[in-house]
Amino acid sequence: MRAPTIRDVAARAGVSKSLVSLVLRGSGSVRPEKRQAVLAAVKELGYRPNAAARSLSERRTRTVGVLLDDLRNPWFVELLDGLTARLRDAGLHVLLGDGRLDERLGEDLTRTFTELRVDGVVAVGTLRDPQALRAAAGRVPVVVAGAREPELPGVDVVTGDDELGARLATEHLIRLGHRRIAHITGRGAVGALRRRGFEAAMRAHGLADAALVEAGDLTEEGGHRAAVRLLGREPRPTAVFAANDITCVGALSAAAASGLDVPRELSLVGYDNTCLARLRHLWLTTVDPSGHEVGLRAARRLLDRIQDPDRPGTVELTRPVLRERGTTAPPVASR
Amino acid sequence: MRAPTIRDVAARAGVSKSLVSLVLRGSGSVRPEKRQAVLAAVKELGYRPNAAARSLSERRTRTVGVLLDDLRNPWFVELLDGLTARLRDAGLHVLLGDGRLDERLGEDLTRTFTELRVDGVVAVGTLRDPQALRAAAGRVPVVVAGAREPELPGVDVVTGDDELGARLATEHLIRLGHRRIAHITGRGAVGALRRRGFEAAMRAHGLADAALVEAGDLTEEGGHRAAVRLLGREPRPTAVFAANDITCVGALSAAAASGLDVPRELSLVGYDNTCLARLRHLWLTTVDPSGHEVGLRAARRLLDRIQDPDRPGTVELTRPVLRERGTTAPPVASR
DNA sequence: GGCCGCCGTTGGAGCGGTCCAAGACGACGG
DNA sequence: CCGTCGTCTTGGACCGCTCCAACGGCGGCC
Repeated sequence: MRAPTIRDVAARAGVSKSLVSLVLRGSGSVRPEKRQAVLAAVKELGYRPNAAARSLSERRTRTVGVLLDDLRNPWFVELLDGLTARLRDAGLHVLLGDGRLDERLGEDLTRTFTELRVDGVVAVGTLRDPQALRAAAGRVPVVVAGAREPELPGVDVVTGDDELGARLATEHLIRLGHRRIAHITGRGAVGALRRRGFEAAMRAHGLADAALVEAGDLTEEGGHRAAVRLLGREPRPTAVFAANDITCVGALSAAAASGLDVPRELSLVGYDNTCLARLRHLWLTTVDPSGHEVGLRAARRLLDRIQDPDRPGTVELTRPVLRERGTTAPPVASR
Repeated sequence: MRAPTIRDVAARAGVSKSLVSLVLRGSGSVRPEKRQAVLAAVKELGYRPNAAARSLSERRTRTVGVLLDDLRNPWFVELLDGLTARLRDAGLHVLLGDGRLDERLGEDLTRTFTELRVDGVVAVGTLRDPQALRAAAGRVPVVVAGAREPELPGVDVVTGDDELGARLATEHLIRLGHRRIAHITGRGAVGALRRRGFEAAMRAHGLADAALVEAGDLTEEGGHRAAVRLLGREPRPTAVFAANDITCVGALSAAAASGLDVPRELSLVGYDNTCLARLRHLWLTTVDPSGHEVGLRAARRLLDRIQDPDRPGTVELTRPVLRERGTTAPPVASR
């Protein structure tokens, strides 16, 4: 029992397949009674157009591929929300792919996407293998969302202003009265920008000498270890700005292990405003990169680029917002 | 500049398109020098077969659709890992779809999948709208993973043994010396089974009268509120088994708000062994439904069903394992 | 030498849609 | 009464691939 085709519908409705095609694509110049007959036949047969046949003929798929770096790290959820909402409005389907699940780390996935002839690709987050994206960029519109790399000709970048976000976080701590402030770093271009924002804010307040930096790797484990090293320094910092929420949670557990009360004895700020930060039991003060907005704008950029593939690449930054929650307070001494 | 087709490759290599097709599909009966010529032409042109054309002709897509209920709740990550690993080995691609992102809650997505003519569908988790799945089940092999519903003819179900898992959790608490134990419920068939396991364990140890049940909704908020209600009872329970990790985290924050020390004054057990439970700062004792295993088996079931679509539906349960972490201990009194 | 069978290769018929040029048909003006 | 026009409708070419029947050439056998 094979799936019905457009010919089956045509036969059932007593019209030609061309007419069925016209009805299904909403042409106005079809006599109402024939339209009804076609729609009835579609319903009776449970007809669904074959996407492969359609896209073969139309030479477009009405589908965009979204390349995620890692499903486990949930910062991208908001972004995805905005992205898919806007793309769906434009009549495009979204296919999700997780680069990390693939052993060949994304290469295979961009390959799948190019074989599927998706109309566009959105790379979400910092990919492990930018090489694959480079290859795709020549063939299909590509937008990078929530990351700064790779910067390629003809590729748009939409992401939060990480340097500004880091400055907001650091200035929040300074305003509370902290002086000796540490930063646990991230990785890649985004990590560099957040660090730069931290250092700029410290310098601007004459605190360059009080700034500590410890290397992290965007994992809980890395955050924990970095925090342990920081808390062993003398004098120890009274506040830590971590490169992301997961790192911050690692620092939180290190503080607890040292018997320090957060936020009384140690203030912590994360980044990303993930669902982790919003858990009451963690309740992290964090920087919200307004992911929804990033997603919406990335979608718009992609749609523009599908219209006009030869536009030069752009970089668009959204304004992050500080979310004050429970992990920051004035330092003990200055109370 | 259009993407090269198989004819372009054939012309470049000086052979027919049929020969190119043979080479690409790994036929043995091609003379080596021609094979080399074809592969060279493929490389030079950067040729990628058009998936739409191929699947139209082959009448299969080598693609399965995975229907997720909600990307935000991360319990499915392990499952997905196992699932995709096995399907990829079988030469199948995986397309992810998030039912919740779609306003029409999954209906649209199964529709997309049927239009794409995916070779199979895996529904992961308890879907909001089982009706859509019912429609799909008639046309394409369907496997439900990590949920018990809907039970449909010709649909396989693979999931953890929730009743056993709940019993493991409850017996762990009883073994520690707890008597007055509460359960915060989940929803749907899975919720009912976890509750049943809890009640069965309590009854089996003569503690039916000491069992408390409070309604949750699988969210942090719901867990928090349910825990507040439980902690207000007199005498209050010394241990709580929550229907999932997120609920458990809600209960944890309620305990903290009441000034109760976990695990000294209140033991907590979650379910799912999500990344939340593994955060040092939460470090929840929880039930691990062995999601990886569930994913592997679901993949196997789907492959079987693609082979033989008319097999009767099966239900396969994996054995969950208790993960003892930091939120359980003997009750204060019995120390 | 002619016939057979095999190997390697090829042209062409689909797969199920879209799209376009052309056809059918009724109305209307001359 | 016939030509023309506009409205609806239709057949067929085409999208890029797979698959199958058939073909040329060649060595072996009678």
